[in-house]
Amino acid sequence: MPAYTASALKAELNDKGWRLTPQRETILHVFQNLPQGNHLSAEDLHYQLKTSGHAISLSTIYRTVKLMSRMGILRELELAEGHKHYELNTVSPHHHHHMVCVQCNRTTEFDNDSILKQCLKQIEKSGLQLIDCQLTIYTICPEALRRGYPGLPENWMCNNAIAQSQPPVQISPGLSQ
Amino acid sequence: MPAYTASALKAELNDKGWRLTPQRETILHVFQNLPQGNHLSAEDLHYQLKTSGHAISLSTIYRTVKLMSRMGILRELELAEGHKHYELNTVSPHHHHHMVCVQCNRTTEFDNDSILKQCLKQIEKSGLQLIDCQLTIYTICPEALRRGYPGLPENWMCNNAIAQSQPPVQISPGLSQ
DNA sequence: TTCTTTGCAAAGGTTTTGCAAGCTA
DNA sequence: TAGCTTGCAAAACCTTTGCAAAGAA
Repeated sequence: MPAYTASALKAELNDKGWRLTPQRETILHVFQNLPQGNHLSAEDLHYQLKTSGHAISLSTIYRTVKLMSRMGILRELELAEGHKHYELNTVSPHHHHHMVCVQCNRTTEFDNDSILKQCLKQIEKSGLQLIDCQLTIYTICPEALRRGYPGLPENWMCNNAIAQSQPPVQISPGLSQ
Repeated sequence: MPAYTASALKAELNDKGWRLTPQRETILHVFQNLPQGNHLSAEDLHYQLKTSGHAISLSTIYRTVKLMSRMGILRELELAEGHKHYELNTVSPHHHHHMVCVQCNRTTEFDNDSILKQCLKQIEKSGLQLIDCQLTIYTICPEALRRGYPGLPENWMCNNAIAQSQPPVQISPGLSQ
């Protein structure tokens, strides 16, 4: 059962003078049906929609995820891969943080309630309103360290990376030439 | 007094078969003399060096900040402005986190020791090594909320933003057309 | 002397934008 | 019907890369 319905989206959009379109509804659905722990880039979303017969133009996708992030419906993740990823911004019980290997960019989620508590404390102190908080832990796979990171050959890749749950993403281009 | 000297940098570089160049030393100096709380983009750094008569090419700057980040000397910040910012990666006593207004991107630093503690706990649980941890709190200036964010005109800007310590950065392009 | 590093210019990848047509409220 | 939204193509933006010359060890 979706936490956030299309009609709630419509109400919220109309409230601002905006409109619910089939594209916006479709995009919301994709995120609601995304397995816990996944997050999509604009390109991922574009591809996934295209292959499922619901093609939406890339520009609309960019406009929509940006809009939904600003509305607080999506969460914009910067996971050091050179592009943003998006996921539903569920406050609880699925609020979580990320751990990223700086060598292979592999990402793992973790939960930690006390971080959210610290954020709320911090926010309260400033009299502001919390939209989201993201803790990113940068780490390095033990194997990469042992092999002499950061002096590794440019396309070397941890194969015993920090999580098996995510497919490996491309290694960021090396420093050497 | 710099926490990290040029000769320490040289030693560490040479250890990997790399070299200390005037450009690398100059860039280290800029970061060491940066007032606490500031962080520079590659472009900022390029401009600052150029105007102070130490011009270094943009590509060298990109290569250097990336190298130094991987070495753990700099900290790479993703503050939702569409490009990365860098600052010295001092572990203590200046380890800190950031609070960003999603409307105007103005950024404030804050300290919170318990966050670092939670990271260490998390890392230990996974048997990995901590390189850095960054908590980013996304918030919204009260004024922007009052005015109807996220439905604000595209170049509206909080003027009573969350911090005075940072010059306002450009607002990210609006959603409307 | 060897091999890394630099600077330049060009390319690459992601994201944004102008505009005419389409569609929601 | 008014005006927001879409799709397309082009542009903008940040970052990376190939290559020859310069420079560190």
